[in-house]
Amino acid sequence: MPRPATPPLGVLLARTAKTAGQAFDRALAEVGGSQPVWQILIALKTRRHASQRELADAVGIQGATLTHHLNGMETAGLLTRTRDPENRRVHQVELTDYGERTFHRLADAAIAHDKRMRHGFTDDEITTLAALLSRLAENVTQPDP
Amino acid sequence: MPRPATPPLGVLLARTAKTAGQAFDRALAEVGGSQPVWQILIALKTRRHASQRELADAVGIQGATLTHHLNGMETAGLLTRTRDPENRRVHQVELTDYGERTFHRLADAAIAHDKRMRHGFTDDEITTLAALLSRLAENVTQPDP
DNA sequence: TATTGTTATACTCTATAACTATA
DNA sequence: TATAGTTATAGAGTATAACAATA
Repeated sequence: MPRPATPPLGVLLARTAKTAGQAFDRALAEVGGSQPVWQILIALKTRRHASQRELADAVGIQGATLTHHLNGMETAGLLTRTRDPENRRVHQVELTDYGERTFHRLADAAIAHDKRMRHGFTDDEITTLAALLSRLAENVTQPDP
Repeated sequence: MPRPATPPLGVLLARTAKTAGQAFDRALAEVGGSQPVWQILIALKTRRHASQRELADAVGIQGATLTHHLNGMETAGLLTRTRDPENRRVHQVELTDYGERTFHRLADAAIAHDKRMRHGFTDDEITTLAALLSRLAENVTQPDP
């Protein structure tokens, strides 16, 4: 008898992520945000980064890609970039008040989005899902053995 | 006592999906594929679609976006488009032999990728994860109540 | 008029390579 | 020379709007 088609996890994950990602995009767009901007804001609020390179790593993008987003965010008035007097090669990125307010606005949208996604899930299920996703990410991140 | 910070599921999912998606991209690229092409091939192999519109829906993209990919796939020799004699507005999309072979090549890569992702997971865990992801996607797909 | 699909155009995210400025 | 960051350029994926063909 044919084995019940093991659901291709990659396909399922890709599909779920796409659906959820698009919904998240819409949620953020409604309050004037986007996923990269949100990720960068989180990284900036979470902890101080020694350099933009480090910030780019935290967000998971290349330096040039980060520059691209920082340009947009600076133009939008979310942040300022100033050279570090100690080492003028390094640029210090700082959120403006407007950047702070934007962070909170996006955070509210993200929380609402999360709440919607969690609907009908128990705390245990959330914990399980989070743990499984983390392990899955590790499997894919680790250099092949 | 402070509740242990509930991990923002959206962020975790987005991050995992990005990581896994990029890894999947690389795996498919190594054999000359991409995620949209792979999704379209799956949709074509899985069942007959009445129209490109239906095919686009199955893949989760707009009609014009599908046309864009079909153009590339036709140029690459993966498929042919011919008008349905019954209703000449409708285009019949059919895989060529090369398209079939490409499907199998990408399938092998996708299976290998899946195997890698599943590493260390029990069957039960996979089942659980798949079920949770499905429910999560539903929450996000359903029009707000 | 309605439906199916294509073309034209543009936007976002991403990347690599070459460059500038500092050290 | 090496490091931090930017600029220039390009490519992939997606979308909307206008259009052509067919019914």
